[in-house]
Amino acid sequence: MTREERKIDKKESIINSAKTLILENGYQKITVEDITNNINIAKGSFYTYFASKEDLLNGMLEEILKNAENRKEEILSKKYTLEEAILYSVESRFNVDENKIKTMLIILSLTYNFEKLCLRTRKKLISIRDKNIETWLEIIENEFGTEGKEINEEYAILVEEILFSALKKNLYYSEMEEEVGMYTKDIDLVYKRGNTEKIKKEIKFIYRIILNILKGER
Amino acid sequence: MTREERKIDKKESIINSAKTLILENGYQKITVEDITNNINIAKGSFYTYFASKEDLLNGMLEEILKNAENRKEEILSKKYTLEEAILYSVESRFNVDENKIKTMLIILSLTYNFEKLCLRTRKKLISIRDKNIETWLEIIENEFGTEGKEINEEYAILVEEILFSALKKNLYYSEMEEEVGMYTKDIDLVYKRGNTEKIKKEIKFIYRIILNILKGER
Amino acid sequence: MTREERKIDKKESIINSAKTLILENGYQKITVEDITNNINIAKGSFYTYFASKEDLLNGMLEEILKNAENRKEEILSKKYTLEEAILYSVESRFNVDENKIKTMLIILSLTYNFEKLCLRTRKKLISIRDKNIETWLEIIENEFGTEGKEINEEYAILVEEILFSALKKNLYYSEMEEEVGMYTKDIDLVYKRGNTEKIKKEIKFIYRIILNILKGER
Amino acid sequence: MTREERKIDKKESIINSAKTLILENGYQKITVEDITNNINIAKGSFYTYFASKEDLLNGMLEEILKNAENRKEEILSKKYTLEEAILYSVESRFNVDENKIKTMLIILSLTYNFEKLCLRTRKKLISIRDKNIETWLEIIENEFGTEGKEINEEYAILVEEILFSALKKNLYYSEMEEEVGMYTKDIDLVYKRGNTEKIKKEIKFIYRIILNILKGER
DNA sequence: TATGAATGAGCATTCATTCAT
DNA sequence: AATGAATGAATGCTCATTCAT
Repeated sequence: MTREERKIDKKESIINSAKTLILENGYQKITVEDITNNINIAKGSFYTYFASKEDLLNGMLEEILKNAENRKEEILSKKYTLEEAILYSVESRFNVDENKIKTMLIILSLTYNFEKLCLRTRKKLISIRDKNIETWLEIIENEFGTEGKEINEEYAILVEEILFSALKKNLYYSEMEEEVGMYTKDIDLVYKRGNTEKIKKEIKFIYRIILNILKGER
Repeated sequence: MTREERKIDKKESIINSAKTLILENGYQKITVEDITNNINIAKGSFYTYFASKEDLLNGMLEEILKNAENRKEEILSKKYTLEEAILYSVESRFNVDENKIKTMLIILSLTYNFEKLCLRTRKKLISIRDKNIETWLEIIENEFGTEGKEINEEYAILVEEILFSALKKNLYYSEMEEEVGMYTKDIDLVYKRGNTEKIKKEIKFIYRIILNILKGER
Repeated sequence: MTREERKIDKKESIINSAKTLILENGYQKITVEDITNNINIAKGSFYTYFASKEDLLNGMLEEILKNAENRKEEILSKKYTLEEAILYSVESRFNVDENKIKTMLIILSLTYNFEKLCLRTRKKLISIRDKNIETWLEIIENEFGTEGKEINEEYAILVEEILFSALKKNLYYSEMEEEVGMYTKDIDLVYKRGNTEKIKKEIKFIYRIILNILKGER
Repeated sequence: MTREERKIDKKESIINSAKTLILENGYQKITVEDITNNINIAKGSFYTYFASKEDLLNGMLEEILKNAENRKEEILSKKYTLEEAILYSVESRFNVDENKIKTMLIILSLTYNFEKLCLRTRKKLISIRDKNIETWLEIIENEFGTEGKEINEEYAILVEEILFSALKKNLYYSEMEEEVGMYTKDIDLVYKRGNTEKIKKEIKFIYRIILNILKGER
């Protein structure tokens, strides 16, 4: 392993430590010291790898953003009909694995601390959402053409919003009384929720809603 | 003015001071001292009126919650058809005045600091959103009957989510590069946006979308 | 009831309120507001009757001091032999009623906050202890004559210290794990402890010890 | 000096700073900032060494407790007769050096703020007293056997109480009018008092009293 | 006399970041 | 590169006392 590789490795391990802690306690509560203690390095070492605490978020979101880009390309590379594209998109968002769940919960935690974040981080966070919207935009343009850019974008945003809100409601919200409005910390629970009959129906429901909206008269 | 009236008055003035500062800087940044300095009273005096900083939020949200309740009753008291009810609801949410704008911006700021809030405040915040959802639920039940409670609720949530997201997008988001994802601090700007042709079209668009969703096959 | 009498009455009621609260929570924790709330008068009214919070203690201790003086005179007025005087003194201190218990617990609480008290209060507190020592001194002088003032005083202090410490140990200490070293808040418990066989033995034990000390060679 | 050694050193210096300030002003009045200012470090640095203000007390009392334990072992290791053991114990307690004086004055200050202390600190403080009582208990058991545990313990407590009270009276109380009931801040004065003829007599007096008590009929 | 609003000094603790070793 | 000690600004809350009404 070269020096450079080791550096990347360490960076990765710091990011993972932070992810774990955000999932457990929310971004609001974690400190640089928590992150370093968690992997038995010194507090000061953090700054060898990241310029600041917010820079860490950047690293984290960079990774997440790349995944979002990949997903976008993957969907668009297939020559789906509109129906197929919608169904596939909805399914792939509801079809969670450990990594997707963690990613989503981190984004949700950051969103619940949005005002605290610095510009750069906020931009990254918005980019990730935009990536999903762009995907919808292309799906829409594939079907209806690239005219009416603005109206198409509006539809794209609307659709993403509907899907995102359905995801939060059905998979991520905590049901504990003392965590009203918060997201669950139980990754396994999310996973289980993702594999129920209820979710299969929900997927169809959202699919129909979206299709209905996109195919409705304009 | 009796002592009691003056007390209520002062309480109101502290709330207003806090509102102003939240609108200017976001909840994240304001301190008790900021709030009291702003109206030239001593820091300690704050605690004559509120048990804690979060108690202030409670007072604020209490007021907002009551407004939401009133709006709900108002809408439901009229014997609207489905179409009328939707149109009226959408219009009344887009039809902003200074007070509505401030209220919304405060809610948005708090939502962007959700993890920081204590349980009680989070509950209040959720209640306000729930109040809007309940309104939609009754509109839906008026049209389709009270059977299928769960599915009706799902529609209600969906509709509120669509409307809320449209409101944020069209009225409240800042367009300044350095405020990506943030909401504007310019109340007047929101007011102006609310009175453009674009918004009138948007209202119709949202109206059609909602109607389409609710009237679509189930 | 004359104006003057009403004033004294109110003063008394404030003192009682304070006593109750000290017994419940310790002097450390009670505030002027607690005291006034407890008897439904305004915070400011407190200062109509007492110059300061510490002045209240003074009033309280004044009362207690008078009781101590009375007890002293009572004991000395009887023409007791040494043995009788010791026995009577010890018994009368162990023979608790509600008022004695409260008095003692208040003194103990104040002692546990001694550094916080102002000079005047500290002096009063010391005077009360001195009153007991003086009683012993006279008992001793009745038996052994007034020569050797200093040595007699030393004995008096010693005897009072022994008795006081026995009282604390046998009647007043809390036995709860989380109140190590603290005194109980349960007046009834003290009362019960005072009426056990164990205490009767303890009284004899202390009596013998004191007699032994005083009658031993000098 | 290694980093670790320097850390211990600094910790020690903070403790010393606190000790000095407690001796000068009493525990009641010192703040974390006082402690750090006194040795020219930043307020925040305090928390590098101690988790909280009370944790500092813990560190201090830990040290004192260890000394008490050592003294206990030392006394018991010698094969003293009862008379020798009592004499040695009394003498060693009256035989003060700077360190012993400081320790005692700190304990006395803390006792005068007992209600303010947290459970953990109170427990420590009680442990220190208990250590002395245990020493007496073993001395007593060495002479009279281990039967009658309870009565032996009662004697041990009594003896410690007598000795402790004599120490306070003869060495530690301030004689200044405005410090009634308080302990002196003048360490040198205590030292001087410890080396007077009066104290030698006092030691004999206390010795005789204790011997008398322990050897008296049971 | 009674009220209770107003005052403001006082304080423990947190934590991102720096920097000497 | 790694360490971890040092920094110091930042902040919510308490409470005895005053004073205008």
